[in-house]
Amino acid sequence: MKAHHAAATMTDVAQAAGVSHQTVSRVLNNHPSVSSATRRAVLDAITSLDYRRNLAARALVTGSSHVIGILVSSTSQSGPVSNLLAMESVARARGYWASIAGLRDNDPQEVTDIISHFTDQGVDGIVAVAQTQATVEAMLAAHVNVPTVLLTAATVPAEISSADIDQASGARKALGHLRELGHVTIAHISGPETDLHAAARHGAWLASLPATADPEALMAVGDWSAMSGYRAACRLLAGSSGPTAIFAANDRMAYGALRALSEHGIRVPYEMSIVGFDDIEESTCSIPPLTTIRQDHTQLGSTAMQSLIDAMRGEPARCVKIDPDLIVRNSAGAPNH
Amino acid sequence: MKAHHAAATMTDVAQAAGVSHQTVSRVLNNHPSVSSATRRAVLDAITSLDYRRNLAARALVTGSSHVIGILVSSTSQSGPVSNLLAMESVARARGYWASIAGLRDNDPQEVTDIISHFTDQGVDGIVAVAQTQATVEAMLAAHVNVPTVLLTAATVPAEISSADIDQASGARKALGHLRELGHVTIAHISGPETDLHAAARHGAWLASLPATADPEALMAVGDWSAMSGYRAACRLLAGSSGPTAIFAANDRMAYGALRALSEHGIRVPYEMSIVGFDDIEESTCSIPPLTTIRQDHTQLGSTAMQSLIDAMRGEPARCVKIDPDLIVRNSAGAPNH
DNA sequence: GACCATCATGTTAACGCTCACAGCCATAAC
DNA sequence: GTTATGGCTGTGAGCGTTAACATGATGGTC
Repeated sequence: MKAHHAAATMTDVAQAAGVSHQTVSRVLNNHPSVSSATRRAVLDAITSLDYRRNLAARALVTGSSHVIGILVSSTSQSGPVSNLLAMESVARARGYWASIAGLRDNDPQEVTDIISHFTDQGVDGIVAVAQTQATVEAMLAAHVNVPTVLLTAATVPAEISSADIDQASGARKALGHLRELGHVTIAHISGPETDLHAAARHGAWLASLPATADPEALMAVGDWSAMSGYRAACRLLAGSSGPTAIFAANDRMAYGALRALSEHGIRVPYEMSIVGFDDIEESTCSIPPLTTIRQDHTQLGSTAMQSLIDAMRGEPARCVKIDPDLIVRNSAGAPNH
Repeated sequence: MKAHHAAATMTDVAQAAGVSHQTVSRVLNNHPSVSSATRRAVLDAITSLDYRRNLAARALVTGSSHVIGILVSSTSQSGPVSNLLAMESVARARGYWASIAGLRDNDPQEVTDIISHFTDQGVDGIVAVAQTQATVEAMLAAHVNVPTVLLTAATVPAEISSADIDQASGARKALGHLRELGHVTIAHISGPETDLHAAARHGAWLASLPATADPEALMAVGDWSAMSGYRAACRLLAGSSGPTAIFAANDRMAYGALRALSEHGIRVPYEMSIVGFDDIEESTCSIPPLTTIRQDHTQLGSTAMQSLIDAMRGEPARCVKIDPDLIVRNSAGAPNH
């Protein structure tokens, strides 16, 4: 990696091109009234001096940095991550850069600190992935003076943009599929209670339950991990609720359930059907391949960033819900065949 | 989200505290020679005015922004992501903030552009995840005037820090485990050829092969995805090389192989053993649970960021190799039992 | 030919901060 | 009583850019 000389400044370029520094600034900012001859001279000087504009100086005087702050939760889940990269990609394609901060714990103070830093840094917009109600509330309470998009299942004031994958719709598709196959007693392995997505999926399951069913006996709570799904499935199997199908709140827990069933000698889908949620890459090759609900996190991230940039350009706030798709593979079939 | 008033400046704080702006600056920068009475007065003024330092102005005059640039490749792989979050976490704990950019394609120009931007932004250090030789070379060719850490399997000049998980060691552990179990003919499902990690794992496998074995017949190339592992395993099974074990270059492809074997009625580990690489979360609950090599990406990220911050403080460059662990589960056993 | 609009360019003043330097007041040393 | 020393504080300049205004040239209109 080669060393730099002292960086050239706008005045250096101006001198080299025989114009004033302001003309250089105009060229850089695509101001219309610059003659093409001058523009060319400036551009030449810029390349020959290897000039690069000082972003700090620009940010100081304009009060904006062309940076977008992205707040994510530091989970190991793959979804939020595809999100992140998709957002960064769209942002960069539109001329913005991404500053990120991950939420280590669910401390509202941490949210406030991060937002403050983003503000200090002069970000032009903020995207926050808010998986819990606590995070949403911390965001709403924070002093934010730039456009903001919340990636959350929670309902937010109309003046704030939000985007999310429609959890209830996805859960209904999963449950509808099982019901069409003939299942009546469907168990549920849910995610952690404070998670808004877990709550939405759980809610849809509860709503779909026949009046006679006992929700308590048909449900086990996990923490999104495969092992927690395994344990949840074992608990469900030990009970006497006798479900013919399981709706797992995510694919990982569905794998755990798959393993538990395999170890109990219960064949999927013949003696038990399973549907997951997420469609992570591995689900193409679980045994059997998993019927699931595809959440397109890349699309979500792109859409969210589009909303943010549009909001930064003055458009009104939007609330986007992306409808997830049912992906039919082999883990769900007619009951007891 | 509440609206801000015009932000207070250092001069406002100085006025409120009855001191000069320079004294305020000193308090903010923890300069020793400020009397405690003055310090307290300034601090009070700061809180009462809700003053926040303008980072752009500070960066303009100091030439550094307390930001670290992180360059990652936009893969859907989970590893790089845990990395990213771990790095950000360490950086923030040490008072730095993270700016990220994802590599969309393997265009060297993109690397150069991103590094230029980081430089323009006045980052104090750069971390780059370089999965291919092309990326490494683009990084080495770039004009970088701040400390840099490369997360790569490639060897880099001594003046540049690097960090990685020791791929050869991991692969040797996997292969050694199979050999100890009694396997002689071990097939390999490799990752994409341009990937440095894939190459290292493949190299270790090649080196461990008996002289009589035919590498061509014992190997199939995948692209890290589960489906590619499935297809690779099918190809291997169709051939006549008769391996008793498969070393998959990552866990996802191992899942694909697991599915292929299951569909061919070949029982794992009784008729075929499989070892993966990564230890992703799902591997606890594959059928059977996967024996694999654990790569601790979180540790890697933390270590890399530590190296960078130490380098920024003037310490010499380091080259860290983290030794991955063999995780024994149930997918590998003695041959044909 | 006088006038006004328009384009192209230059001049000056911020933006909010840190750095280098200068000044002041104590206390200690002779 | 003078001089040195060191702790605390203030003054002024300047970082590189954009914004606002001023200026000079050009061209069309009456």
